[in-house]
Amino acid sequence: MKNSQLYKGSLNTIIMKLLEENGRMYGYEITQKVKLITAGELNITEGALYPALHKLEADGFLDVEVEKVDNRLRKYYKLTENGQKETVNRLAELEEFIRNMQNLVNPAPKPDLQF
Amino acid sequence: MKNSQLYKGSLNTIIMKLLEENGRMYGYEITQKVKLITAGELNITEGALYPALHKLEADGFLDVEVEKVDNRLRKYYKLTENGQKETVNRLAELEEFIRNMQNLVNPAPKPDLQF
DNA sequence: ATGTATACATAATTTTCTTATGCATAATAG
DNA sequence: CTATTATGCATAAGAAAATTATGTATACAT
Repeated sequence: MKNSQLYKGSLNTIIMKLLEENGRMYGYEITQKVKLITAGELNITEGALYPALHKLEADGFLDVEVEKVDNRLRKYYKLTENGQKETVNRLAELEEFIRNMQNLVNPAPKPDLQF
Repeated sequence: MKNSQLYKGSLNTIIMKLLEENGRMYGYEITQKVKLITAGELNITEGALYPALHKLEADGFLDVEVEKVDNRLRKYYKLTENGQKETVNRLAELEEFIRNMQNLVNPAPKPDLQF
């Protein structure tokens, strides 16, 4: 993840959003998609990604299907019904988060008391 | 911080931005300001805040001045010269981060191939 | 042959936060 | 008048989420 620690805590939401959008994806595909969308800014490391996927699966938010493509293993993940519901919540939280951070960076101008 | 872990990693940037904007602030004041700006959404806990302030000071980004107001102790923090430079970088990173997250949540629509 | 890309995985460590305390003064509510 | 809330600082134990460093394996390009 480059050098910015701001992305900490957002990985699960990113994964779930991408799966909501694309139906099903495998791990490596997710890393490449994120790299593309963020213009190379965000590089998800395997050490973060795979444990995150396993945990989301263990929590019942993801289902997995193993396939062999070109003699290489792929684990396709997709949202469960429960995962879809959870994704809605997480995306709402993310939008709230972004709004709050924008208010912090770019605070509403103080009312102009000059009159 | 409520229940959302999205704020992980953003505390230092928040502190530095507020100090840049307000000149100098003390810890408790920072928690109240953040609560206000985020409409109660983000409650910075003391267990997170004070260690963060101490670390920023140790890193040479903050200076501290102790004052007694109403017989109560206050530690006013302000950005050092180095801290001001660092704040510029961190805010740029934050804006980049927000842009990237928005691109993930709200991806550019696929070109309409219907013609 | 060597490196890069694809594809998964885990272990050790670090960073960052939560939760739980602790101390102390001032103001408010019962 | 006493208990709670607000103000103000601090730290320690533990959890959560990441980084860094490995490890395995196939395919392709130099």
